[in-house]
Amino acid sequence: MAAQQRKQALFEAIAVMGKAFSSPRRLELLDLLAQAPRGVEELASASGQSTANTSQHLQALHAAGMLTRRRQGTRVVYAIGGEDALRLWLTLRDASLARLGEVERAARDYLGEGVETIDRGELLERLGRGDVVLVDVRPEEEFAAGHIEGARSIPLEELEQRLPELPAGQEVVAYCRGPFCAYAHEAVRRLSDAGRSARRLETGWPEWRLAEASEPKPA
Amino acid sequence: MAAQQRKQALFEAIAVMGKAFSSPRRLELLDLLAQAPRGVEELASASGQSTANTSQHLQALHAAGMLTRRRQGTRVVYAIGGEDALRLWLTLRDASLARLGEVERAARDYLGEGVETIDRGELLERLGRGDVVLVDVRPEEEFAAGHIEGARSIPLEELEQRLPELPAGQEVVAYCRGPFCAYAHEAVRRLSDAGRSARRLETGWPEWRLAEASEPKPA
DNA sequence: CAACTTATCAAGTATTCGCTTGAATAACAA
DNA sequence: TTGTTATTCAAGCGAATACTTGATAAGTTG
Repeated sequence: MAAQQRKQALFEAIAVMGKAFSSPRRLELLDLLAQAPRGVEELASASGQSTANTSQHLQALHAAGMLTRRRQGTRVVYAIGGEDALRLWLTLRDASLARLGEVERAARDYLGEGVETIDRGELLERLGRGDVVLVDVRPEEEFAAGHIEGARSIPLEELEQRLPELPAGQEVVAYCRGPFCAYAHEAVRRLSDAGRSARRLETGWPEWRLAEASEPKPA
Repeated sequence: MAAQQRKQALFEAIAVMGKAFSSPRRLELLDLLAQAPRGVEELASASGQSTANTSQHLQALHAAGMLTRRRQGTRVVYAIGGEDALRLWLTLRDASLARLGEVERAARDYLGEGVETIDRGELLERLGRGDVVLVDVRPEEEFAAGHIEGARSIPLEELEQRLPELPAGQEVVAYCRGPFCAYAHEAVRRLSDAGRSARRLETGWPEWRLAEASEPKPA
């Protein structure tokens, strides 16, 4: 029956997007691009793979509709395709954490011991009262590409030297790329070691951005 | 660096779930299971592939955390893993429709000409007023496994014979498995041909169920 | 237990995928 | 134009995947 073939063609078309998520390398690139647009070479070195291979994966993600691409002089800058593309990636990531024990195990292995967290609601409230310092510990370019309003940028590497910048009396909240990113975990550990009271925002910038988009703050 | 390896292990673990969505066959099975739990052989014949192959795909989906499995006598009944598994599939499907022209084209090819639709909000309102007949045109077992409250089951095949059951004065709303399912489209066409005023609910049972879960009706 | 149904496993094969290497292309600058 | 940088293309190879066929296992029924 021809209808059967058309139905299969439909599923094949959808699977093109599904394939985008079937490779760990591609997921890593997607995760990086969820923070900020980047060129091919930057992505290659950030993810530790060859340029050619990175380019191929980026093209696959682009063909799957997950990325946009624009030329900027001699560079080609890739960016995540849009809000729904970002949401899809985060949904997959969260679902895998919830349903696959192996993901949880791998996350614990990578992130080390858990540190105390604070959620979006409480952070907003504390920011309103002004009794908390919010620190973005991602690399500076990612901060520049977008960050939580009211945060200050202190990349993890500079944290120790720049400790004096943080007002002593206040609790520090650190955030980074997301729940699977090691920066904020590490930052909180170092702050605690330095005798500061610190917590980690339980999500990261992409999640915050999506939350803002779905419930714009009543200005 | 060991941290780099642990990070890769994390992405590999997530990609296990991603791989579930990389095969058209698996997506078709997932789509069927979004309607109702089923045994391997039913799924095999519904999707037109061999039993052994179906079993393998189901195991892959199960390993990816997307399905639950239980033995029932000599049969093994698979079901979708839970609400977030369902949401993930629908999110992927909708994102692919929004971002890949090929999906839209394939959908148009399969579904034929568009028919007039009605959305959830309007349907709820009309149901409240009682001036609309809601018809579930999926196979009876799927209706039995769950349906919109207030709907009556008239599988597409029986539609013509059972036309007299539908009160003549009222508009008919048909729904089926979802926006990519041909049943409701076809039902509306046949009803129109029979001189009835009919529309298609723009989504299907799984979407309705999720919408209900996220905003439970104020009883 | 034997016969039967349903599902899974195992082995084989064709295809696709992921990565590498080296060449080709595009944009720009001198 | 020529040289430089950033990216993509093309070919090749080993590994993984999808599907088939036939055997095996689990559960039920007579």
